Amino acid sequence: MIIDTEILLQYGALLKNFEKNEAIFYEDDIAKFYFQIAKGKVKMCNINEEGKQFVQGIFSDGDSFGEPPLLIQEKYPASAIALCKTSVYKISEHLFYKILQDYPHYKDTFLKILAFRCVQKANTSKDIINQRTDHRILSFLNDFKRRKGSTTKKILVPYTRQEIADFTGLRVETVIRCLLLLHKNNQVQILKGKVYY
Amino acid sequence: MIIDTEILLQYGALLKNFEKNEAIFYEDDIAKFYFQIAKGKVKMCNINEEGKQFVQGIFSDGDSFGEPPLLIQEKYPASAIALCKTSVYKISEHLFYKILQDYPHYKDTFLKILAFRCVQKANTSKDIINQRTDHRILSFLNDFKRRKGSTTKKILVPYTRQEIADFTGLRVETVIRCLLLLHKNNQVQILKGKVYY
DNA sequence: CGGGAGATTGATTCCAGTCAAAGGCGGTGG
DNA sequence: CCACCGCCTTTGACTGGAATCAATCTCCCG
Repeated sequence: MIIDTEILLQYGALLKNFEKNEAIFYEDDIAKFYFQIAKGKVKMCNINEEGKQFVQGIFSDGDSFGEPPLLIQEKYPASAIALCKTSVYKISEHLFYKILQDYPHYKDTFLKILAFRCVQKANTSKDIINQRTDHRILSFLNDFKRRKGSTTKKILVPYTRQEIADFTGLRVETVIRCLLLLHKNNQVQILKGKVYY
Repeated sequence: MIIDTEILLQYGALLKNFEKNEAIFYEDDIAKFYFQIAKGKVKMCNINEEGKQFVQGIFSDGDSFGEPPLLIQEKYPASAIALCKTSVYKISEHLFYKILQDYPHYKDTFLKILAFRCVQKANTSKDIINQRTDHRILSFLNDFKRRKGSTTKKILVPYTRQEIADFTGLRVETVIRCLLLLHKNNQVQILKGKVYY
């Protein structure tokens, strides 16, 4: 949890509920609120004219999202969509700044969060541009595994091929063919269609 | 200028000089210092096995760079290379934190800087993944123009085709052919090989 | 004038995207 | 228990566009 729930409520945050696939905000909206997930999952993603999707990130219980545009009065670079029933604390820009002022240690927290996002995004760009297809998928898998903390054993990857495609900016068929190669190459396991890494 | 020069020196910053093309740090180095440019230009870039380069960003007089990994004790996601003779203030992590502590308003500054970088990088990823080649180049040109502030008239783009290629993750020949199309299409001007946008 | 870096052009290759058609798998309801 | 349906996965054939390779060409500068 980034900002303490008590504090958020005390400063007037509202708890809003979203259904699966409901949008919390859209790309190009002007950022006016601070959001923090009480419970659920949210993806930030772009969808272009041809309907192709690119997932910038996934956020879960306790995470905040969409702060960067808020801090610089900018438009959202991506839309936020609930991945399941999700409840979110929402508080206006003005009150968010008031919290930062009254509890300055949160500034340190956000510095770290933003720093982490920058590094992560720099790595993503690098992987997407410079590497071959299999590298893209492998670095996605590595990211996932790192988030899980497990580094030793092969673990089940709980994503559909389509989802992996959305994360890596590739197409389903490409992901399938590439995973098959990686499997033959012993870099991933595939059992009954489930991917283990 | 991000942090006042007086303060940097007072806390023991050193002024280091770098020649054109000299590296200030390398990808995967652990971040141990805060850097701020006194005078010059620095690019942050990745170079992969095949020698293909990707430029993550360019920094000039007064800018700081490489802070995100410093703030979270991480490895640099890219190398920093001087683009010309450049002098840089360098100060250790520990002293940098001391400055932040003693002058907390700099935390606000860095929050904004990091937020800006996040938004910028999110937009870059989006453009690279979702858009066609000409969009990539156009959004690079737009970025450049926005940095310059000029929005009205066509201005000279001071980059070689190779540099544009490095920024957009494309190949020289692709950039050349695409610029030609954009020219025919009246989206850019080309005079004596110089690009105006 | 000569040399070199950058720009350009054409021919070819390669690989991800696209399209279309099956193939499995799980869940539901009769 | 089986039939059916919908979602995901898989496969094959084809396409298109960027990368690659290999020559020039141009312009600038000493």
